[in-house]
Amino acid sequence: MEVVAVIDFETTGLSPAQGDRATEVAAVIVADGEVVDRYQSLMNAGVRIPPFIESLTGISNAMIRSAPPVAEVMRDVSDFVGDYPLVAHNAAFDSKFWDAELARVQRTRAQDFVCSLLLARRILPQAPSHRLGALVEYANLPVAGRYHRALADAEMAASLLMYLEDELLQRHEVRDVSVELLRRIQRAPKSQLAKCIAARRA
DNA sequence: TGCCAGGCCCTCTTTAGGGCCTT
Repeated sequence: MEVVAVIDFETTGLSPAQGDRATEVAAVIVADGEVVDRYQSLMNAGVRIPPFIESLTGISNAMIRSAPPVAEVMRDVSDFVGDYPLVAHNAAFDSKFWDAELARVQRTRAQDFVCSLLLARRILPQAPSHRLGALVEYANLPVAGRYHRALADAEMAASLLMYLEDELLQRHEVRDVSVELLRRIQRAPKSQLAKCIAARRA
């Protein structure tokens, strides 16, 4: 598979359209089946973190107050990932915040997202749940740290992506997993999935 | 004051509803 950047945001809520902002971002670069580089930073967007989110993530208002400004962090992380394809677990969520926070620093995203949640639903339909933590447990992947912290979640999403790649190579005998194939799989209706995978068999 | 997301996907579907995921 090509080099990709797996990202994860912690935020004050679920929707930038409702005023929610990013509080932490992490990105890990995956190349040749391993994580080869990492970026992580808290960020101060000048907003208050609700108590529920403080206890969910462990990221407190005090931690954010001393964090670098959100604009500086977004420029840094955007430079860090460059134009590598982006991957996130439930990319619909992270892409919204990525786009919204980049727009505030007059930048736009150049690349598409791959979604490890959509991929897992198709490649591991038998998993009891497709939450990131449940998939880590199901696939016996290493727990990289505290759930709902950006770097730990990005590392575990990267492990999951590599596991899904391996499932395609080993169990489905796909000859070569490309980002383009992952995009096809995540878009494929259930009725087309087998055909989509079979077309890439060795 | 009260309310507050949205895309995907299944099904007892498509003139809809509700669960799953993300924080």
